[in-house]
Amino acid sequence: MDTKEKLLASAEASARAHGYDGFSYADLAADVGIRKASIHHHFPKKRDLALALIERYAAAIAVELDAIADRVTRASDQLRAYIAMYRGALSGGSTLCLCVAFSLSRESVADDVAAAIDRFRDRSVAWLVEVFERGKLDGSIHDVQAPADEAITCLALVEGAQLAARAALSPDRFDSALVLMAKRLA
Amino acid sequence: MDTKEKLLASAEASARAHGYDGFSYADLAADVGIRKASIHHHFPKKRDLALALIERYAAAIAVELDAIADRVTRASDQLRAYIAMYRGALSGGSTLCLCVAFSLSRESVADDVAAAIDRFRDRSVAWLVEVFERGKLDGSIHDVQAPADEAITCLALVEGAQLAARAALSPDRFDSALVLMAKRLA
DNA sequence: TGTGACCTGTCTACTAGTAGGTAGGTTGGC
DNA sequence: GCCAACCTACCTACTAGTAGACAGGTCACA
Repeated sequence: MDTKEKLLASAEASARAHGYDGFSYADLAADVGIRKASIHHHFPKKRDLALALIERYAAAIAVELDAIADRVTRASDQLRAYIAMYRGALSGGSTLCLCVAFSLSRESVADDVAAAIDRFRDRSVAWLVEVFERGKLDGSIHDVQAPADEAITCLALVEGAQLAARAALSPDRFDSALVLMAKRLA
Repeated sequence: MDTKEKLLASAEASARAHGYDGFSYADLAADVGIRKASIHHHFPKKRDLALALIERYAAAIAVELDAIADRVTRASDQLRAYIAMYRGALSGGSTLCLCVAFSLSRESVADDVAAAIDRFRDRSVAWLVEVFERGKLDGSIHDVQAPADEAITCLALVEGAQLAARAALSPDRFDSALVLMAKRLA
């Protein structure tokens, strides 16, 4: 793992725990083991780091979504895996998914970073629309309304559930908020 | 409006737009028209201000929830009013409800502030449980499952919807995320 | 009716610490 | 020779918070 990758990994962990404003070049430097000024060699401005972060994150999720589609075929299983992915991102209630963390810091992040977050959200919704469409056809998800509405609702729900879990520092809250959704999955 | 009240109002606006870490005594001083040091006379530490803020907020919402219960009697109408309240807090997508804003800054806020947020959430859920119970009985809310699950899901949904609206700086996202819920209301 | 003690609210001027960022120099490998 | 990667040393701007002074009002007591 080269320095750049180490920086990204450290920054992602901090950003998910403290938000965009909650980590500093000084923190990263201490964590990675180089001097603060050296980070500017890899990421001249903080927004460069943030952009790399969100793009790396989006790419990782895209890979994960593909993996889910490969691993299981039923729509209900895919949605279950999607929810488990968000659940896993909590790590005990202390971290959020990067998209949620950056959305909260909306005013601090640069426009291109915000645009990258929007694109990520759109892709997530598109993936979910497909899942709900198939769930409606194969009957593995109960009571499916318009897939487009279901997808947007589902994304808001998992993100809201992350928030609730974080506020209480307990992943149980995430599960509670998703009980009803889980019951719809055959 | 005395100075203390002006400070709270200004701080609330900033906190909802920028989060707990996103406003400073300097900002407040400029906004209210007194010197930075004078704020410390009213709120010695920032956590004192934060605590006053969340308690003022919780009290205001409690009043609003009572007003809703007085104004309309059908469970569906009450839930509609509840959702409208969260929708209204967006003010064009630039602000969040204080509870969401502070939840994101969880690591920065003091323990007593976090505890106050927890209490606020519990009270919101309790209010919603009652609404779903009555909605199940009078049939004004369709397909009501266990009211406790419905309430927690509903809170996560409106908070997640706020987040989505904020990320896109557009309140339309809030409405989209709540289309399915709205359709359940008679 | 003074007068001294005290309180509230505000001020100027300051502290120590941290933020992101920069200038310019030193390595070491291709 | 060149360049990526790193360094030391610094900058400006900002953070919460403190010290101490100064008004103006209130209140008790002689």
